[in-house]
Amino acid sequence: MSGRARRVTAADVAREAGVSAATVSYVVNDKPGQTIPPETRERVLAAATRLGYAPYAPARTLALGASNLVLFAHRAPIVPPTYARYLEALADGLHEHGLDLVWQLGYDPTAGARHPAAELAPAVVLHLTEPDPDETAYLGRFGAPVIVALASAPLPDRPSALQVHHLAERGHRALGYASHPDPRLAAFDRSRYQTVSETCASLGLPVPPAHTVPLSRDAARQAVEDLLATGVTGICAYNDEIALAVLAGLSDLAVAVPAQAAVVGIDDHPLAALYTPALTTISLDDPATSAADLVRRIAAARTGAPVPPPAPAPPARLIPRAST
Amino acid sequence: MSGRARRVTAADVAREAGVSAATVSYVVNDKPGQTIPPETRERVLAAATRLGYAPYAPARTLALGASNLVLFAHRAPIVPPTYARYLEALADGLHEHGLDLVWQLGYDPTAGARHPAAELAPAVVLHLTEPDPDETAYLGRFGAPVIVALASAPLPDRPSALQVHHLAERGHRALGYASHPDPRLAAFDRSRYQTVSETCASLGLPVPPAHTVPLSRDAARQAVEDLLATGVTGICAYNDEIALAVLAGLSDLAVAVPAQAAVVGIDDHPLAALYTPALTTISLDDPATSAADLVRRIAAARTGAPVPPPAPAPPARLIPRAST
DNA sequence: TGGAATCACTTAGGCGCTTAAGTTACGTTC
DNA sequence: GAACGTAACTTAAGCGCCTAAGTGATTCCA
Repeated sequence: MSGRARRVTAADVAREAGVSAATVSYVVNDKPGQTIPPETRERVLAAATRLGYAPYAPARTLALGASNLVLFAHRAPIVPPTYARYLEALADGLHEHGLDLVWQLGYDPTAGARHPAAELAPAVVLHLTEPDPDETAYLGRFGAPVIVALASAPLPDRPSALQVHHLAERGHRALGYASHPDPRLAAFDRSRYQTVSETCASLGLPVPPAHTVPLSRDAARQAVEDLLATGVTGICAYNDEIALAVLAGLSDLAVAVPAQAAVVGIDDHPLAALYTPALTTISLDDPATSAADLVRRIAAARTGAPVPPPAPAPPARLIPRAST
Repeated sequence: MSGRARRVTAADVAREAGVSAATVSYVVNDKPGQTIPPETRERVLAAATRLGYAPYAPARTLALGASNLVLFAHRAPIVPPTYARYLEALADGLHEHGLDLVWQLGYDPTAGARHPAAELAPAVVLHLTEPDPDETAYLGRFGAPVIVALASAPLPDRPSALQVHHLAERGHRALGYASHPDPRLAAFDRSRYQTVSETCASLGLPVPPAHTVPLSRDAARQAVEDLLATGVTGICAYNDEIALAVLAGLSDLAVAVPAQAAVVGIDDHPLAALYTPALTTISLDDPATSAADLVRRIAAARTGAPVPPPAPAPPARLIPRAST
């Protein structure tokens, strides 16, 4: 397949089938209101397959004024497996509306004006969280409605609050917080720490110290040692990955879990259940349900209607296991 | 931002700046060979910013005959974190060539002809492995050169072969293989098992039994029990995730690791080092290096030149840890 | 049996952008 | 001062697709 090959156009198919390009378009798109005898239809379709015709999307988009793309705008090239299930359900749901979900890798909202990402001309832009000013400007350039995927749950339902309540019930009074090292997650991290703090305050517990816990084993041990030095016995981690780093640190420090120290994660990461000791964690909304809700909102947004508000998120759920 | 807003076109900018649309195009694209006095240039640029103009990609693509998109065609919506680093490096490298990396989520090569994915009109399609017939047909519809990302290493360098050699050196003679349950990975899985088999044969070891190991803790215990019942003491896992499931199973069966059974993964998954016992694994090529090589090939392919062969992959590396 | 309705198409823009090929107005050159 | 070159633009065609508005044939109904 040389790059030189001229693309097969509707005109080629038309010539091959002995009709006009308009007829090809009508047949290919199953245009309602057009009367096309089955015989002609067959002839066109056969010619199309014979030539390997596929409509050229940019031309189609130009003519129609809108593409069928939904752009998932997310900076980090990796999401927790929880989101993977979510994205999968989302993609399937969107397909039923003739939409196609696409993830732009490695985008940088601070890059210059002539950003190649504009290439996408999406119908709808999806952002995980409320975008900050930089990102708002960037996403605005697409000229498509921006939908924020994550509903923010009311405070008492927040996963981090559940962590605190659970540890408190287990008798821990001195809690600590383990932060994620990736700066791209800083906004999420701060918000979770704040929830932990506020919940501690509401229960009359001391202000929880926070430490960044790197994902390398040695560095994690050091960070955990520092955290324990503050007298902490219950640790709320940013998510399951960080919680596992904490567990590794505790193991290397020969601290008994959960007897001497307890750890709670967030995400219900599949690997977290496989650890020894298995990690207690908080499971967020069911991916399939929230994906369905998002599909509904996206489909509505595409019609130009105002984006409907998200359905209230189901409450987060505690999954108690051996680490607490 | 209502969906009704008419898009700002080059003609609008032209009117605002008192020039023709052609001039706008020349200015915006910095067309060489055009003499445009700085004053006019400023005027056009100012008008463009004032109106919030951004060229409409589909029209541009249509006129130029090519987009700047590189489509990452991969069915599963999740890749190991190793690939995440790879994709990140890849996206950055492509940006320097004015290309944009995009991952189409939830694509299904067996779906009907009118697949919305055609919407992308990529310049180059990237596939992890040699596509099977279904996929070849599907990818061909894009009319773009298909590049296979992964170089197939010569047999003795393959990661699975390293697993076998390592376990054999540690004195294990009865080896087993732990398969991944996801059918979308079946092709990879078979190929790894075959390498394990062949390497065992070349070392005079018995044919290794294979068992699928689910990622849920209970099911994993059962699968590991079955595997051990065959007399196996060394286990090669499809990847680190599966290896961790095996470790969980061994822990629940109270089998001492590495004294009674040893496990080796593949991928150098960051979480695998955090497990207790830490997982021995095989690290694949350095993401940054192989990404750079791929960028080179993609850039070449876009010019229409034949796709250059991949640079030979650096050999996989054993990372010995506590599980063997 | 003639006018209307229907069938089975075709013609001809237009979507927004790029770019080869003009066009006009100045300076130069000899 | 006629011929020429260059600067600074503009005109117009074309990328491939969609679709409103035709256009001949048939068929239908009174």
